[in-house]
Amino acid sequence: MPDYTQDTDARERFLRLHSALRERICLLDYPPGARLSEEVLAGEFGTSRTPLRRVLARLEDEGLVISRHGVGTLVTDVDIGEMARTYDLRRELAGLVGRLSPVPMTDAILTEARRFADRGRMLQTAPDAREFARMNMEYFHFGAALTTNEALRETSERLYYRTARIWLKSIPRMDLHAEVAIFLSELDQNLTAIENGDLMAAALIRQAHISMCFTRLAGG
Amino acid sequence: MPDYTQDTDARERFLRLHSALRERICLLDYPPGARLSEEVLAGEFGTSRTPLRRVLARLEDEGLVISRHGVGTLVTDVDIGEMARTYDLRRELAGLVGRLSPVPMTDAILTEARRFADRGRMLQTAPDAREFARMNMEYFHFGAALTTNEALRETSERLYYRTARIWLKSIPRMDLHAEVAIFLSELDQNLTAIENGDLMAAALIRQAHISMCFTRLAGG
DNA sequence: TCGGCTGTTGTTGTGCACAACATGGCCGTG
DNA sequence: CACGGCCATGTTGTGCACAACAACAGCCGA
Repeated sequence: MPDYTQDTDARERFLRLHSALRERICLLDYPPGARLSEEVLAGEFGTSRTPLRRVLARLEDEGLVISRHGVGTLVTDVDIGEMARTYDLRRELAGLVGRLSPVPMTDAILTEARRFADRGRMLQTAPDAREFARMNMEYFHFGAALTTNEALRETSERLYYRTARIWLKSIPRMDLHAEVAIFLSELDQNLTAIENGDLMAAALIRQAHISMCFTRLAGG
Repeated sequence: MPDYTQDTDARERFLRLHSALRERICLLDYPPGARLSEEVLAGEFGTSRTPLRRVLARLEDEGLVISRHGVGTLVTDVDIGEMARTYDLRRELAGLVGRLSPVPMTDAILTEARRFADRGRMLQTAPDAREFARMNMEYFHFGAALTTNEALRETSERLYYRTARIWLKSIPRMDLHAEVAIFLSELDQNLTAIENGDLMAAALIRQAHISMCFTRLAGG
């Protein structure tokens, strides 16, 4: 059976541009309301508008931007109510990672969990919102990779990137040091669960922290 | 606040074409492996390739087709293992509809549930696979509309259309009359729950039937 | 001074021509 | 006859020119 998911040049570029723009939006390099110029971006990435427009179309499907004829492609802002409901779903999905087709426990997982805990401690010595956000993103991917259920992974990712901005945007209004400390404790609890070989417990811990994270967001 | 979700001409056409092609794929008018010609489809819908390509790009993101340079745009086939995992997730999401931001009970919902039960009885008198599939599709949308959680609705829909084909494809290998009878009993049970004003029970019933549906698919 | 009109500018949407690519048939050669 | 190279054909991907559209500044008239 041929591999239909092969990375042709075009597909590779598409994924690269998509990933790059998504990260810029979620790290607030392009804050909500910012206008993305197709021509400028095409120039930056060395292509014409055509391939770039496909990337923007996907970002629009994902709810990160919206294109308006004659106006521009604007980074969306997020409604707090919709964000609350999205967090509700993210919380449930995080729990499902531990129950639906979990991956078997391996040393590689343990190593990675240890590395996250170590990096968390590094972060605590020099807290930085942007680095925090980036590490949170990597930690999310670590958690999503603990299920072999493709649909669950894909859905979790979609929703994560949809809420990531609200989280980073709220950091200035909150206590960065305290948030880093909470994140570090999550990484440590996660490591403990994984050291016990209990991936389901690890999923429950991530679930609990997603829940608490939004509680702090809404309250702050 | 302006309404950014306005239906401009281009967006309206996009949604129309997307919906049309998705339905053709899920009703097996375009069976797995079929080649969709951009030029032919563009001609049929009276546009150029450009807007149509955006529709195909979205269908590719949704996993319903795959475009290969120099070959064509092919309708995907589905792996049974991945389908099993997708059904796992669909089952869980169906239950969440009853717990996350359910809509308040209204007479309109009751009326619609009654109508589905009646239509189910009509279908039983003259079983037809295609009509069966179409009604199942409408019933799915009815169920998804019972939550106000946009992310949950959107995700459920995405996964539904990803599995709908496998279901219809298996119908010939199964007993159509028996399947219609089972579907009718689901509609009746759903109606009973809704008559009691218990939308959560209705969600649990739909959840149970999604679970049983895949069990029959895998066993048959 | 205010309101409306209009031209200008910049943006996204569309259509088209061509490039890049895969496939199958054909032909020549061993 | 088998096989390998080559070309013809049809497909998707790209770049570009222009259409459609929205916003804004400037101007004119009341």
